[in-house]
Amino acid sequence: MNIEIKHLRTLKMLQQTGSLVGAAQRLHLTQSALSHQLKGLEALCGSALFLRKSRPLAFTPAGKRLLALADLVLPAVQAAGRDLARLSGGQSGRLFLVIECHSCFEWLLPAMDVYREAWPEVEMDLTLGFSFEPIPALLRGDVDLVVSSDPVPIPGVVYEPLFAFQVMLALAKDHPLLEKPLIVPSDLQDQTLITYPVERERLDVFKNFLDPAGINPIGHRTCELTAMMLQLVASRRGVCVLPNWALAEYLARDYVAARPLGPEPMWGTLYAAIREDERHLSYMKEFLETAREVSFKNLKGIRVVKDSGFD
Amino acid sequence: MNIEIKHLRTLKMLQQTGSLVGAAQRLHLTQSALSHQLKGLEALCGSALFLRKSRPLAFTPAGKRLLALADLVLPAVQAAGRDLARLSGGQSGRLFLVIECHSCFEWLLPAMDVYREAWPEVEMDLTLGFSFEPIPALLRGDVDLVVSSDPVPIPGVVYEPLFAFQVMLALAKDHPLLEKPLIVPSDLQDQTLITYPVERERLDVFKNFLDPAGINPIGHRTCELTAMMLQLVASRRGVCVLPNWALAEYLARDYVAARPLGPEPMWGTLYAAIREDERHLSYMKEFLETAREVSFKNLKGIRVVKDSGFD
DNA sequence: AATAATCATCAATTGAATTCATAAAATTAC
DNA sequence: GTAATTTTATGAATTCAATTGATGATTATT
Repeated sequence: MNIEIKHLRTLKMLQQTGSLVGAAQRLHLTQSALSHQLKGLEALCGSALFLRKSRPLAFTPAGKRLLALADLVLPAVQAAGRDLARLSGGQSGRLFLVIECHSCFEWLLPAMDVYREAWPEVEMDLTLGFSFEPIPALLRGDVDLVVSSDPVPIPGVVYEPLFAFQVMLALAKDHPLLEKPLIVPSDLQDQTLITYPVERERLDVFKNFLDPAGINPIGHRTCELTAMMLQLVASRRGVCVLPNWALAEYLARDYVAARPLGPEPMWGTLYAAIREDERHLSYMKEFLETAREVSFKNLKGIRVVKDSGFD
Repeated sequence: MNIEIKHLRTLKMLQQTGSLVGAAQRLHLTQSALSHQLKGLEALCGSALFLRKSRPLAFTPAGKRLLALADLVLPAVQAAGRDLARLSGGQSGRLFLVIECHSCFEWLLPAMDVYREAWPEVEMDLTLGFSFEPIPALLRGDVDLVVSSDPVPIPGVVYEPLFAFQVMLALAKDHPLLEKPLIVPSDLQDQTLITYPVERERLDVFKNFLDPAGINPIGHRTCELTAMMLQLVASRRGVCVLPNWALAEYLARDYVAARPLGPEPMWGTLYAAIREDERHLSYMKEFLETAREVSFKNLKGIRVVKDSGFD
């Protein structure tokens, strides 16, 4: 055997995640596979590459040497990959994006910036999906990608998973519900719920949390902007359900508090809905990859999603 | 699948050899394997990488892009490999070499130069094996590597193949034997044969060519230096048997002529005899690899040897 | 035109990488 | 300090991909 790029990817991911399990997840492999792979690599190199008995993992000099190699090689490989994708046609295209929740700006804008560097010829646009039905627009060809956490199976549309996040209830810092470690549906009975202004059927809180339990909050008001929502929450005008990552910066600033939704912790998945026939376009694949990568870099508390959504 | 270093090696070798078969040989793979591998790689890249219908192979822009990547990546990988080998012990050692034929200088000195760059801590020496028995000296530990084309199975000694060469008979430019396309044993009956000054039993000409046919040349004289040998040959004082690569520069200068030994073309193999227990030392493995690489680069008409010699 | 060489392709095989199940070790919580 | 949880290691079975061997097509060479 010989050193391969795969090994460098593993090492690098090991560095980024600080654990075998973490790296395995992000690489879509089992922990066992990585353990075997690293054992083999260490045999090949003739020495240990990292110390297991320390958290986060510490690399030996040999490990560091390989990481240095990875830092040189991996970007070069990626750049070559992009050049190849361009050379083989499909270099220019259109990527009109739609988001349905404002907090997506947080990861989407940086992702678009990174992407634009590598694919300058792709025409990009970003619109909010509040005023129209995004999926029909996608099928019509008005737009090319819809960010959604609600994958309704529709012929001609595939849902590519981006990442998974935990669903949290944002609460004022002195809110009585903070007593509870976990929020169950009945806790919202006597609360005012603040949501984005989309139809009730497309709001996960109702569809997956309240409705199954037959609970209806006493109040409901809508708000377009996440920042505005949280201002309302902070001033005790209501509570709202948001993904953990959208909340992260507000929690860090101690602006509001939050509790996970239960009974068992509730995970949502964000998908990119695209037309099936565009699934294999190189500029499309690259965008999805970039989006995932940038998200994992910028957001705390999100997870890899194993397999693709509904086809 | 993804691009791997293996692919880059293949591409690079393809460039160096100019053909699939050639690259396959040097990589110790079948032509079929390379064909499949390249087909897969092209599918991955989305476009052809080289044009088959031209000799030597011509690379497409995509192929050239990957070659550029290879030129960046492969040296970096090799350097990292050396650093790792050093880190995992065995960084310094001793490498006393013995050669039994002067012409080996041609490839051995450049190989040593390349090697010394990467392994400055390894103590090197080179002696001629005319005045002593090299293999016993190897077993005693007086020397560490003997270059030999005569692999006698001896416990504790392994023969690592370096390359294969064609055995030629050097002849004066107007020699009558030039009429024949191939030299058979009986042709030497009435010739004076010039050899290196080693025991008759260790000379391939006798052992593998003349003795089996029961032929004895009319004359026999020895000579230490290849250049001197060829001077004698040129002045019609005799003929001598040499590997094609040792002859190459003299043939190019039109100083002497040559014919292959037959009936079927005779190939010899050059081995590095080393002690079995040192076979896996990293500085030893690296030396063998360097020697092969430099030889293939500098010598014309040599071949890869599939498998290792006697253990 | 005939011969030799190179390359592509198929089916069969080999071999390596991955998974699954489980044990061992280490970390965290109590 | 013990229990519980998480992380890593390992062995055997499986899966998947790469390699081979045989053969046919194509392209150079004579």
